Amino acid sequence: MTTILRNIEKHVSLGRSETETLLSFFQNIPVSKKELIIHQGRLCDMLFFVESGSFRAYHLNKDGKESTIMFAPEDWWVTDMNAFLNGTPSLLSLEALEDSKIYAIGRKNFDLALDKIPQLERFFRILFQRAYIREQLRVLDNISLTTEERYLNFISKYPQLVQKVTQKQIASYLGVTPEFLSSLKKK
Amino acid sequence: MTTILRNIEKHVSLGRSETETLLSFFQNIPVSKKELIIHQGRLCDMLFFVESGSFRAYHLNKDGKESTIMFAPEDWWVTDMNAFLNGTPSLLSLEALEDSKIYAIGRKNFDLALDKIPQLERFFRILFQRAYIREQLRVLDNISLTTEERYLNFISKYPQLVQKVTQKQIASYLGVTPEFLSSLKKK
DNA sequence: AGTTAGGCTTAATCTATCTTAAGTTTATTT
DNA sequence: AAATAAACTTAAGATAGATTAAGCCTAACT
Repeated sequence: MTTILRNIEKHVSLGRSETETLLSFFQNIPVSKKELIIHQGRLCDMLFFVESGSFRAYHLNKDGKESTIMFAPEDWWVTDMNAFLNGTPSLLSLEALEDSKIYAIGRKNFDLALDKIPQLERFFRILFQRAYIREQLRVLDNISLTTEERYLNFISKYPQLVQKVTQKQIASYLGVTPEFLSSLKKK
Repeated sequence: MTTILRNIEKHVSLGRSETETLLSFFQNIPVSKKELIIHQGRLCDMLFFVESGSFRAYHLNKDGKESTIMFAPEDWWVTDMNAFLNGTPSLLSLEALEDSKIYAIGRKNFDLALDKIPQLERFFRILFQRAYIREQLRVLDNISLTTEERYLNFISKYPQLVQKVTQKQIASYLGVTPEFLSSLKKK
């Protein structure tokens, strides 16, 4: 069974014909390391599922400062949800951290799939509910913890990721400079 | 029509019998200013809809430092979603900023309602999708903007709220001390 | 294999923000 | 209306974090 079906069937079950319908909406795409699948400033009408590999979403501000918004490991759904939903230019770029494989579905097919396969409403309801909780906990982290606490949280929460990403990227996820993170680690 | 139905029908439409079923799951509760409807550390198995008035959700850390996680104005859905969904102790307290009226639904009835009224899956899918986007944009704000920029964003984004809340509460929403916010404003 | 770019470290200096504490104003309670 | 508590302001001194710049190390490119 494909990884994407296994992911969906964690929360809802689909019949055979629904399965086929669903898969017909997705394209399977290989992505090589450092390739961007979302470009900041452009429109983004694709939702992605990471079959293998991993990604990093970041934002560049006017001064060229880079902020990492999220990491997307294997078995993860990812896009610039704001751009995807509202049709506004993307605030993020999404870059492959390694050679990866993704499934992609366009906005129109996404809406179609939700109409044709009612269980998907529940699936994505649960997915977004959890995503919301995760982001809200991160906001709480950001405003209530010290940088040191947040760094320790990060490495204990995402030990696999720590192998794949640079310290500069972790710093930009925490919202501090790489120099400062480096000096924190010395302690 | 009740405010709660008007809110739901922004995104999905319900039949007469579904409407009745749905409303039977909710209790309408008056809440007086400063009353807590969620207590940090206790379980939270209720989801609320703010019919009138407004609320503030905050977290107290071990040192007694208070962090404001969110404000919930009229026509807003609110709870400690993490506690509600996972059955863990609440990380937040939810306090009425003024005399208010809410609709409340328990976790069991929430699940029942989703089973009996399939349109609700879509409704909450959209609700959580937007909530996720909102929180993600706030994370981006937190890690990429200066405090001054975030303060200006806040007052331009929530001008009505600025009337109802203290500066101390805005400071704790931004993650800075009230003294620092005060000195920022002088400029 | 040699070269180059980028990542990591360290340290000095500068700026943002916190802490403490006092004084003042505004809101709440009696 | 008086009394009390809480919010807001101001300022001095302390700490967290940014900036700049140099040197070193590792990974990517030819």
